[in-house]
Amino acid sequence: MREVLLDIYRRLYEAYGPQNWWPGETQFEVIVGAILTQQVSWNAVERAITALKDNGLMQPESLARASIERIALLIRPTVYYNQKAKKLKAFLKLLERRYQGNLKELLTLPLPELRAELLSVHGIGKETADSILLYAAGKPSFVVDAYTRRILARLGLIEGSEPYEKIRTLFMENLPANVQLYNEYHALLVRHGKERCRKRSPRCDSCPLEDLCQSVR
DNA sequence: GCCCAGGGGGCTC
DNA sequence: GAGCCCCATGGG
Repeated sequence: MREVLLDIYRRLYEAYGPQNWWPGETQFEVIVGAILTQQVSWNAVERAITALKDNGLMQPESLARASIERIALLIRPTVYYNQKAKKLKAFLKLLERRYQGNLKELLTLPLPELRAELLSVHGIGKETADSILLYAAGKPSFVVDAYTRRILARLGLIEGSEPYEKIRTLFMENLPANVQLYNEYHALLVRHGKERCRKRSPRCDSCPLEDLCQSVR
């Protein structure tokens, strides 16, 4: 399995090059983006992030003072805007109550402690927690998303419906705990998924993983 | 008009 | 755990 996972990584890297993730200027912006991108295209998230910035709300202090209604209005392109406004507030509440608003203090916790702390927040599930761990805190926590499942399933490496933790463990037990590798690997899977391995319209012509794929259409 | 996009919570069994 | 529903915009 180790060699297969590394082979996939090399092929994707060769095909697409470095992805320079996560798109975001600050750690806080990465966290906000991780919550807003749940089940939504990144294009919509970008508009919401721009709106928050234009209104001076891309800092924990100012966002904590804004009303849920105002936040919801600004992040409307991200679909579940009322839910996500609450989720942002839930994270800010944790930050304020347990870390006095000190984001650095939270993000420098050891990986297992930080993951548990993030998972305790309403609206932060496993994928969002791992995205924050990897891309905001710089810790080697592999991120599993819908593209990861679909691509690995089409390669015949997994069934597809396995629990999140099982797939995360598959990567983490077979790859070195390297932040840059995890960063690039997940970003490449998303790039490949968006561009070549979508749900309805897989473009299998000259796909970098073509000869590994079990479900060529 | 339909499908789907870088999920998560809450509920039932 | 597995299997449902809910959330509720915008682009292809």
